[in-house]
Amino acid sequence: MKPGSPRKTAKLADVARLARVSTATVSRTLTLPHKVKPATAARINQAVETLGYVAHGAARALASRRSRKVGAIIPALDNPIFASTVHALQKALDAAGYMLLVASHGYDAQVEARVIRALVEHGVDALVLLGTTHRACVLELLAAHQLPCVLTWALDAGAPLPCVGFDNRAAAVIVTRHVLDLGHDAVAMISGVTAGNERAAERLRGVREALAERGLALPASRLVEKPYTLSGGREGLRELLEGGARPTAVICGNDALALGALAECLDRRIAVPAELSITGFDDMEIAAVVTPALTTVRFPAAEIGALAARHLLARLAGQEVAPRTELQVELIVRGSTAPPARQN
Amino acid sequence: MKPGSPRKTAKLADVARLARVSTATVSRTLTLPHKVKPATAARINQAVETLGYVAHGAARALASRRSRKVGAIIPALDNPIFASTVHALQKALDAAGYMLLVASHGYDAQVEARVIRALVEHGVDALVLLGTTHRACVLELLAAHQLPCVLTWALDAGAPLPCVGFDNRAAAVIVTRHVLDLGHDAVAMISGVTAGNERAAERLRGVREALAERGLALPASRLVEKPYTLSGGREGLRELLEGGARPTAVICGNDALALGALAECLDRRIAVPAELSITGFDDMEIAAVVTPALTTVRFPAAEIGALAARHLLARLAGQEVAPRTELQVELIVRGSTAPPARQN
DNA sequence: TTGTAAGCGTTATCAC
DNA sequence: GTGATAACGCTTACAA
Repeated sequence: MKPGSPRKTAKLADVARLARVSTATVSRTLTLPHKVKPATAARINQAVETLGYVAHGAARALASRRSRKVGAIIPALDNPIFASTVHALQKALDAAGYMLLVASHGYDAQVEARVIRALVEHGVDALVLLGTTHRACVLELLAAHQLPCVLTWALDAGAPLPCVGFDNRAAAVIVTRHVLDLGHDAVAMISGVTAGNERAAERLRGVREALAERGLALPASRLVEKPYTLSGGREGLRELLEGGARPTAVICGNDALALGALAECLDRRIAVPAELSITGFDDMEIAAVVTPALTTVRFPAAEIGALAARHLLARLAGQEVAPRTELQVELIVRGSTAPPARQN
Repeated sequence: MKPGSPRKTAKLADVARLARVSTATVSRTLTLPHKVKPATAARINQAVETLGYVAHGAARALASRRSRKVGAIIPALDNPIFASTVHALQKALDAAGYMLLVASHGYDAQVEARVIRALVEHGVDALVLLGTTHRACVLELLAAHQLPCVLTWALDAGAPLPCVGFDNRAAAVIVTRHVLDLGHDAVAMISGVTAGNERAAERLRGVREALAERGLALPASRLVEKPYTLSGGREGLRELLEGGARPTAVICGNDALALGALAECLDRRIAVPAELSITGFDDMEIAAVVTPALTTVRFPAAEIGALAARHLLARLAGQEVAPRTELQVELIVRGSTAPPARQN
């Protein structure tokens, strides 16, 4: 038991000695101040101060069986929309005295399972996951450890765990109806990769449903799946144009795809939205400002993080909480127009 | 010692009992497999499997005096450029079996000090900070705990700690020279808030230096400081235009400011870059695609994260490492042009 | 190669 | 209000 060097920092016993009390009293002073006589507490705080005492989290966690750490696992921390969720989550946890352990899985279920296991080993008190689809072994692990867990960016009524999110399918229906109401009937979609990404799949489903309401369909020639990148959007648009069934409106699975598609239009001197309407999801303010052409749906990314934190903190405090929190999305109409044929 | 319920999960002793070995052997099998006879290891792994044993990180950390956790504190997790650094950091740490504890301080030194203390209490093995300016108490704390620490987005030769970053001042010089070489002499800057943000201050300094090289200055009428937001950029541009000393080129402290300025130009029907050149820092790919008008400097955000991880992992492994890693920035010329007067 | 056992620094249950 | 003290679950000399 030695590796990390023989410790030069003060421990609880040192504080106790200096303050002429037992370690029990010091511990109380630090965690339940009201249960200690003010005079004693003052003496102890003084000792803590002069020794520069810093509690040992691991020892504390071992004895108290709670680490005051929450784990979060996200598809990709460098996706700004998720970064926004993580940021809000961290701030809320910090305000309550909890630390955040983060990890990413890169849309790989196997990596997710491995990382969740690591998070459990590292002793988190609760877990924040993203989406509803997780390996069975993950749920077993959480059950075995009785770990409070909340699913974010998810809203599955049949989910085995509490959710905080919004309805991706409904959001897609809103966007699609908007486009259809403008008079478009040649609608195409550049979707995110739906395999292993239920959010992308739900958005695609919503588009299909809204089209079906008007007796329209989304044939293979009007659908491409691309990774959520700018180049994905460019390629997607290229393929749609070359596919023969040239659309008057393109619905993109997220804003990176939409901006990529827009960039491709600029290169090809296709006027947006006059000649081609482009809409997206995951509204990023930055995209909005520079592309007045882009109608989008804004997702409550930060709220998801804040509410996930609130949910878990409440449960950790032994309170009852709603198992499902549905947030609303907002359609932001910017430049979308009727299709060229009907214009004027 | 009971709060977190009386534990239903298997512990090391359970595995040992089932495998008919001592806890020491199980521990070895889990951490130093090569020091155990294969047959024994197999039996133990079998027991681990059937019991669904998951190690208890806190106990492990207490006994071994190392937590396999690294802490990082960042100004704002929702700034995409920092999110990129954190993402790379997390991936590199994960690959080495370390977890990442993240926190943000919102550009508040006091919050930073508090959070770093919390990170230390939570038992991180090493720390990643951002920038070179930190409270004295922070350095004392790190010294007292002998915590390996690396400063990112920093490159101070006189820094008391190892750095991984690039030269913000030099980057600003590059951009400014580029603008001057195009023939501009009416140059203005929309800087980030320099108070408490050395990176913003260095960029401003670099602009001033490059101007001075050509005998130019940056009078108060040509400088505004705004927070790193789109609306900051809009306001900044507005103030510069209303200030009387109308510039032909505006250098913005980061891309959010640049895009905000650009958006304001769009609203005012000011042609960019024909009438007004705008340049920025912190190149975000997304901005590049939608604004072919914007010349920027790309920062190696992800590399910083990856190298910070490599640095700390090496030190944790007892290796010697370079105390200073300087990365290069890249000027990306997109749409900048000569000032209107000289255009022909 | 494996076992024994002494911690690691706290917390929480009792007594007092 | 405060003090002893037995855990908490694991690692690692050291012994065998």
